[in-house]
Amino acid sequence: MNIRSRLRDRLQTALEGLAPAPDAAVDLAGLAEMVVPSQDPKFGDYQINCAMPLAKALKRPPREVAQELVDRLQVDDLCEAPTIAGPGFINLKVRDDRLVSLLQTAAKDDRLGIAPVAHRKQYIVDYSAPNVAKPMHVGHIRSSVIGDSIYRTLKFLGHNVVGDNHIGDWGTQFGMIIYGFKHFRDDAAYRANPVAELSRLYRLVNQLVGYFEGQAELPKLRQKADAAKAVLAAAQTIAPTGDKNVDKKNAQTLKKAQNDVESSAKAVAELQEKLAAMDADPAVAKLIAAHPKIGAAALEETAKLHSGDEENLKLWQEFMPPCLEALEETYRRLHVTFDETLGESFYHDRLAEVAEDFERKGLARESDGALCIFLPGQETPMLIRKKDGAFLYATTDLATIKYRIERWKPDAVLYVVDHRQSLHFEQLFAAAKLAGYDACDFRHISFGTVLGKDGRPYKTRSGDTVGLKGLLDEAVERAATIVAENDERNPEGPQLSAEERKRVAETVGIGALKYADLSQNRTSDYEFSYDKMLAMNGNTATYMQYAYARVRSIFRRGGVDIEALRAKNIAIELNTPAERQLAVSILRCEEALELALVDFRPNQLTTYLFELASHYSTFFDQCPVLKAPTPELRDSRLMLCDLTARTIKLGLSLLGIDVVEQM
RNA sequence: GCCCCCGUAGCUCAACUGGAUAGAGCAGCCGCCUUCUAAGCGGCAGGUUACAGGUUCGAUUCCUGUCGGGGGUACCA
Repeated sequence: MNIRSRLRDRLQTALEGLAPAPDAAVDLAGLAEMVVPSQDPKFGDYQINCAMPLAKALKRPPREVAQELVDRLQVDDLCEAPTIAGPGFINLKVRDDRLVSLLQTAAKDDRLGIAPVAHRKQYIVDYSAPNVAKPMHVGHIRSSVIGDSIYRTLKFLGHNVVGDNHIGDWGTQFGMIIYGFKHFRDDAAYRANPVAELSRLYRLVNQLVGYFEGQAELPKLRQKADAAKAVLAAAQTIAPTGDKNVDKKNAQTLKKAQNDVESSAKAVAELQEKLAAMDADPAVAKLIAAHPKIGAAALEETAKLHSGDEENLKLWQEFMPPCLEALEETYRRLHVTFDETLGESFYHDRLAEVAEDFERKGLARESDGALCIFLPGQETPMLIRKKDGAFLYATTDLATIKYRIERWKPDAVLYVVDHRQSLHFEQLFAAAKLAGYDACDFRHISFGTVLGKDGRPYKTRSGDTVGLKGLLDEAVERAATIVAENDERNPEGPQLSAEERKRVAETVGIGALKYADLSQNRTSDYEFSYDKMLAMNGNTATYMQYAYARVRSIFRRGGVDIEALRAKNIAIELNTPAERQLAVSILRCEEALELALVDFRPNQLTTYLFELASHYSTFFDQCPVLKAPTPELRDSRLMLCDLTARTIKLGLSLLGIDVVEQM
């Protein structure tokens, strides 16, 4: 049961009785939300913060309002007598006998007493969305892992959820692969491992296309660099005027000009270096000479595919199954699942209709030959058809919205996509609204970039993006080392077989990787580090898995019959701060899940689990379980252990992370 | 140019959306294994929340400005 929400209900009732004048701008529902866990145990378990803002609205002294609220608040069945502190904080301490009865209820319930929501909604969660032709890389972890966790949490709380992987299986990258397949393929390699060969072909063609694009770009960059130099030279001739404001402006201009010169020179140098490196490689240079029009040719292959060219379509159909299987393999390893995998190709024959529909309704018009949706307050329009007649990803996204609304009638669609696409989604949602899809709550669940130690997007030493598979292997390998070391160190000698160690390493390694991502506030960029990820302490999956394994160890050693224990109405004793703290922590799980969904931030859940595991560690240290002074206390503590383990297991499962019995 | 995001302890990050003394982990220092897993526990130290104003009982959070960083911005996704 959710103590916090129950307290909110009680507060709501108390607030209604204290109704202000009807014209006063008081948001009762908002005030009733202001029940939060106390920061400091000395203030009790929960605090109510709404007396101060309410006092302002009522133009009365805050402590007086607090007192009146306390008088009206019916909580004596849940809490000890409320107290008022400071400017008007109302502090609440949950009665120990209530904690005990709630724990007993949780013990007997396979959902730990967490009820499904009263009003279930239909959600669609759009996450992962890799490009089929390109191998998944570090950038795909966040979307996959965050989306999967949101999906699991919504579902656990009783909502209807569709997890949809909107894969990129129809874009320009397929033109590149087809071109590569037609000109550069290694048949033996393709037969042996089609995905690896296709991936090689993609990288090769992409590299060659990049060469020519770079060549075209270079003069422009040089021009920009020259222009920057000219601006700088001009700025340097400006003499001080004596006017403070003017001089400050001039100094600013100068600094900016210096920066521009520096960055544009760097861009030129980097590009030159890249092109020179390719020129210097005889094999590459030969291909460059032989395929001068590769960029246009690759686009042509894409266009042919889209217009139903038999040969290209056949190739596409041949390529897709192994590509999809490769994705599946990664998802299996990550424990990420979907209900649907409806990629771009699924929508391709609906695009023309969508574009025409917008045009017919007067929501889109042609501009410079392209069909555009002009949006209120937006400088740049959203293009839904190119001047060559081809469609864009905005078109696909609109078609996807139409399809989803018609098929699932969702209350909300969540797009778990990185923050760089925020403008796109702003436009997309505005366009959807124009089209009349305004009953649905579209949300861009954006997230930051994964950075390397240098603060730049995470890359290998050679500058390539890091493949996801290698990342997983590395995490598991490092976990294996730690698992082995730890097992060897055991005073009673190693406990795990080679097979068990391997399984533990997989669970710990993958868990660490996912947790590192989920424990971060999703909106911020974060620095990727194996060392931090697999740290043996701190807010990591390992720490929680360890806490879980320690509980299980107690049950193993004690030969405890868990089912019998759960069925008994154990009189849980909460006589030490460690035990009481742990009890309160266990009972906060539902609140944590609720909080994690307010803004769809799984890090709220990880924070909770860390607190729970910390409180357990303290308890574990201070309260002997198997050697408790009395049989009653032993049972009581076993109960707390079991509830802790189940809560950790549940919480981690909603993050998509497993536990191990021994580590 | 315009738009969006960010700046918190030496480092990596939190902070329940305006609440009490801004919290963790790492790194540093001091303690704790003949007792259920020391991948642990207890403690110390570390801060002008980039800067300057403003709003109010109260600001890391809201507003304005400044500095610094990142991202986006008409036919890629």
